[in-house]
Amino acid sequence: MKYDFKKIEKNSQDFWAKSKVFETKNDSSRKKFYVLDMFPYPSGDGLHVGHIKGYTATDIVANYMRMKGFNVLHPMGWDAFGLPAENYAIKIKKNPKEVVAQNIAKFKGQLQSLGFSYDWSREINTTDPEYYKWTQWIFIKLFEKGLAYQDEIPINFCPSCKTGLANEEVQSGECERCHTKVERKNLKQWILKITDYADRLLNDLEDLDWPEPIKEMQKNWIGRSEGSEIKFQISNSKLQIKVYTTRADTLFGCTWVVLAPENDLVKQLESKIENLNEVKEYIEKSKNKSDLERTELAKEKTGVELRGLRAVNPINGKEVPVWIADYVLAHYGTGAVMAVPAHDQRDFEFAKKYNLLIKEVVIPTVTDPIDPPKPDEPVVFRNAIQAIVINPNNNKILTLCWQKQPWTTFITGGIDDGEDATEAAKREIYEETGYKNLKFIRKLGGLVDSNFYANHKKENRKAHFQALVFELLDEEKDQISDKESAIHQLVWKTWEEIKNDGNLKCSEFNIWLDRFSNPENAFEDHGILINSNSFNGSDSETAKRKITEKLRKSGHGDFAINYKLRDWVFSRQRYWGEPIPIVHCKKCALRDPSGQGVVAVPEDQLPVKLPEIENYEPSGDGTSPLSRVESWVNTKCPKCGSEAKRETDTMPQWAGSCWYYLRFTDPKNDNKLISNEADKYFSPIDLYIGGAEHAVLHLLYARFWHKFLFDLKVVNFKEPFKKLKNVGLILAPDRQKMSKSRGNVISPEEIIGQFGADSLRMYEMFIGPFDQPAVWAKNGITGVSRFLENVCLSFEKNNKKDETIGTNLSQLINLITQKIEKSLFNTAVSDFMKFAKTVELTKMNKEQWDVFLKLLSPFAPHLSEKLWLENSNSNSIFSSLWPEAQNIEQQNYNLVVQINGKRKAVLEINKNLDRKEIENLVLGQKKIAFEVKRDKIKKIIFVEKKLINFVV
RNA sequence: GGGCGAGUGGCGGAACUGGUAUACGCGUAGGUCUCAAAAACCUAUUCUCGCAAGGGAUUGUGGGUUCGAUUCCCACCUCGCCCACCA
Repeated sequence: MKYDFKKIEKNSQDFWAKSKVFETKNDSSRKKFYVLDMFPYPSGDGLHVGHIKGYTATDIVANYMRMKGFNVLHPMGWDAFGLPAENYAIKIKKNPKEVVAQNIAKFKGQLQSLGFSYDWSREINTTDPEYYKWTQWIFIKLFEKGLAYQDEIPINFCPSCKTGLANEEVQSGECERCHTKVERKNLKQWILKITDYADRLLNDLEDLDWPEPIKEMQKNWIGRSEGSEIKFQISNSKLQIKVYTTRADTLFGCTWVVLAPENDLVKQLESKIENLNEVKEYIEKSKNKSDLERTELAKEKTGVELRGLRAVNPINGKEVPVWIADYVLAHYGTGAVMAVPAHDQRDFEFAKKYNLLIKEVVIPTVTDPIDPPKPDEPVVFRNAIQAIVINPNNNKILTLCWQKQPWTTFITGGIDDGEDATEAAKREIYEETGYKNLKFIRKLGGLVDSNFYANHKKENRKAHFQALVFELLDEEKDQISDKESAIHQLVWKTWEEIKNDGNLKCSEFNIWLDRFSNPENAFEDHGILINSNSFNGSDSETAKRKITEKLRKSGHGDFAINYKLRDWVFSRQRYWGEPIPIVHCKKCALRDPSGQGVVAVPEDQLPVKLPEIENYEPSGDGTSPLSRVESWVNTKCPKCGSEAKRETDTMPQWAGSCWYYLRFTDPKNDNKLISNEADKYFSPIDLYIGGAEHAVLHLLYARFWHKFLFDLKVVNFKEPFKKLKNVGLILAPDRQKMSKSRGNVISPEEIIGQFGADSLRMYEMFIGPFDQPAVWAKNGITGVSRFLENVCLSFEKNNKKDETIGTNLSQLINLITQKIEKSLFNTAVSDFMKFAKTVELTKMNKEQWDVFLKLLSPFAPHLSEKLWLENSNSNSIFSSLWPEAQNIEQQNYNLVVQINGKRKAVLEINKNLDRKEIENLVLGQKKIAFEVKRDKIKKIIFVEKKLINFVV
């Protein structure tokens, strides 16, 4: 008898189909468990071994929960609208409908060959009119609530797919599907107001049991930002420029304001702009740039000043110039920013290029860690300098090594009245060193606020230091006074040597070094304010609040919140999607111009079926292929009955997957999307498994629709997916993603033919930690295959009772149970292997085999079912109950003996011995006694039932 | 540039909450069986010194906390993923 997996698989699968063990009833008297895979897109290539990893995990959980007594909902369906099927259909000149039907048949066959326990009676398909009728229904509800609107805006357009894209579908400036660079195009689009849900989408993340990185990605994508909106009055005009900023504390440093080229204000101000031609030319140029071009060419910022215009900074009444520049995004905030070049890198670069004023208003603050200010001493303020004198011959820097104190410093001194910083520095250098010939190189950024206690004067000092860099031209110097030379010695050192100088007394050092190495950086951190009138001395956080409050009082600003999230561009100019159920009626438009003649198709006329047409290739001119189907486009207005035209754009691929998980709870309902009872019983999803690539696509869109349906009271829970787990990718043996074009795809058929479905399932789990990527190793599967064969053959040999098996089996029950609960499938498989290694399977009796097979059944269902039935059971193993472990206490345990934390021995200890007895026993061991003399023991660390450590 | 995560044998990886590092599997070597080979089974397998008994080193690198660190803290290096002019 050998392990004939082909026969076993067929028998088990036939048995399950006949006995219908995997069909789920809406039986609300039982505890439910809803475990779901992200349903696949049935492409022409079929499934590869990478897809199966997630499905195997959900199947293990489904089987396990079933045996735990839950009414498990574990369904499967097809997300079949969208580009891949359509493109493939165009290529092979067939209708997408036919192609999809073929692909689904292939996928379904593959899934069934793996013995997955899906309830196929609930199978759904997003391209089925009975399904998309409800997708359209949701759209109409969105429209009725004002959450679906039309607008002509510049959108991302993929020239290869010939359709508009949502923001989420653009990745680093490329189309998510085909990686073509996207273009900007002005198109009249249907847009969904997902931004209305931004705060709820963000806040409700908190309660979800999702992987932190996914939550983090959604948070970043939604991008909540707290700041202030500030109004700059335009001189000699009633108009104002509103800017959004998170750095109201830098308002005094604003030296110009910038509008996005698309900002409407530009048009309104045209009459005042002196260089209108230049401005128009610039606007025209930036219009044609894609977002990618705008950002990629970011190294060189461009802009044009609006000559003749000035804006008034509301905090100090100063007039500043107004610019337009395409580094300002029209769609974020107010489409205008205040430029603070001293404290914003982008503004800084812009100022350098166009020679604009840079005004410093925030400076970093440091406190001397060795001599911090003393609370009861007076504070004396000084403006001061530090001179960094470099010898260009060896790049060493002059430091002062103090005689009476263990200090190394730069040349330091106060600025006297009437002196500027450079003069003060030159004077100090001369006084302290005698060097006469120095070349001033540059100031090292702006000031630094420095706080310390001056021991020799018994006072606290608050100094604003300016660092200045000089080069020594020659060695010529005058003799300095004896008094001066007695204070310190001159020592030349490299930056590295100064950094590692243990006596360095310069809390500003890291700032100087950073500014020396990166001279072209604005100071963007928080700090304390200078040059800001009454706000001088406050810290950034406080200043943000106080400045905004002051503006609010004068009506020039207020606190504001912004989101990065943009509304969802929902139109696609392609054939293979749900038609948007809207009719455009000219007559209705005349009667009610505000409604623009946009009429929703009434519920009883749904679905608006996709017409079957010959030629469905995309046109690329921004219109959908449907617009060519006159017989379909021309219709009667459902409102007034006059001639009208259908909307020809279709919905994006994500529409169907936004609510499919709901339909599984009530898949055949003709009257409603789902019944309230079905939702109440099965929702929310207890475990959802899929790839991390949907973090800001499907998972965000679905949450949005779900919340909308919650508001409509169609669903009862505010979040659809209670617990989410990500499945790590399986890479081909060449460490690349598996894809047909790379020719590295490994198909399940290939593996099943050679090793069987159970081996494939177990290897998928054994390959590594579930959520991490793994590389498919051709030989890896032989280990699990040998294990299953061993199980099969051991069963055939006869049963004798072995007393030790009971304990081990009980341990195995605990291990497997915990590991399924925690998704540690890889070590669950190794636990089975370990068990088979320590226990002679042939010696297990009938009851022990029953238990063992139950544990194995979620992983290797075919073999387990077959042996279960052969072990004199008549019903499916999956209708049996999961085994409970009995606690069998061991008489002895292993104690680790360490000397100074190093393992020296492992002893078997009776559980009844107490600490003293154990110590004596251990020290009685020859080997230990040889190394540990009783009188030399400093300490004994004792960890109950685990370890004893002698410190000698 | 910002955020998140990860570095353990020849390879995939294991190690609970700070307590025997290298489980389990693959591969490799030797052996059993065989006329022979394959398969299967048995033994060995982190590195290093040693004939051996036994010793030493080791979880990316360097430091710290601790009786004891793969695990905690700090700095650095490398790789991966996501976002990227969001004011």
